[in-house]
Amino acid sequence: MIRVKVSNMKSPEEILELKNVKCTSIRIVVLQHLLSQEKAVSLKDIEAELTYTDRSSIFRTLKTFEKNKVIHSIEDGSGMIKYAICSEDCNCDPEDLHFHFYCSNCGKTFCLLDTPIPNIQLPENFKLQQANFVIKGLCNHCNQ
Amino acid sequence: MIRVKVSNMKSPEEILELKNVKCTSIRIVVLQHLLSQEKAVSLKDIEAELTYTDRSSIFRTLKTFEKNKVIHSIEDGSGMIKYAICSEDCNCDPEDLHFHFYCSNCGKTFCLLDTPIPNIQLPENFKLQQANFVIKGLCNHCNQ
DNA sequence: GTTTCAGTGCAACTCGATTGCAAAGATTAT
DNA sequence: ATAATCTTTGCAATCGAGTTGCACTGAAAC
Repeated sequence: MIRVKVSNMKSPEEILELKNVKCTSIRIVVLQHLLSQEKAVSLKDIEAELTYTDRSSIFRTLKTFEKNKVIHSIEDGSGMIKYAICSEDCNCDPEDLHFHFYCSNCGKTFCLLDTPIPNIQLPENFKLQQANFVIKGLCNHCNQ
Repeated sequence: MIRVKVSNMKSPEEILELKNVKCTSIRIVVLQHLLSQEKAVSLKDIEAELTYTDRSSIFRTLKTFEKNKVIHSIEDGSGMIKYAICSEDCNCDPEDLHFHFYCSNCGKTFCLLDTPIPNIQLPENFKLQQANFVIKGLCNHCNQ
């Protein structure tokens, strides 16, 4: 079973305040949408849901969220950047990293919070800042 | 020290024959270029070097190489797909995977052939097909 | 020698990401 | 309260990597 962002039952408003992002209607709606997902979503996904607003507004909202560590972005190889809520104590530091799983059939991207990131031994004098680990395959739903 | 594709001292021609890709001048030149690099390169990089030929021709050459497992592609988060030579016995199977290191300063992408990929425990009924592990940070040259 | 087909070059197109600019809304100073 | 200022939002336009259509070329097959 996948442990999905069991995210703290906080409201969008509380999360935004906690992360020092000013509340606006679009931010609340976008965050609500992200919270309701059990997978990482793309700008296009959100745009399709929130038809009453604009792509660039959602884009800038996501950038703001990312800057303030409300969400993190994942490049899953689908060609589209996906976004998912950071867990409550996430600083987007290497220690907070987790694997992502991209289903090559349905195109969904899951956060694998229960699969630990191993310790990585880098070559001498290399400095780790961030990591992006994407596993591709079939999700439990598509692997029939 | 990074162990770079210590690539078998094979010539481009030999490699192409081995992988069942017909020799053409553009293929030899592109492969030569890839062999001479100690990092993964993008289409744009190659295009800049091989000014006497065309982007789409290089693009199709790379696709042919990838299909025939002469090279593998990496999404390092730079927004551009990078390409690197497969080692001699590479089938691009999960077992052949390795980490890639993307330097956020100079933009180079390295193959970390000496850093082993750990065993990954996926959630039940998830099937691994492929993986893309990119570590971002500073390379030995930029980490001063 | 002619036909056939893979490979190449050019130009055009696709599509996600991003930006410029002006209007709307919120905030601060007067 | 009103004006000045800053932030946010919506629209349209642009960017850039990737990709494709089409015609030409050159090699291989008949």
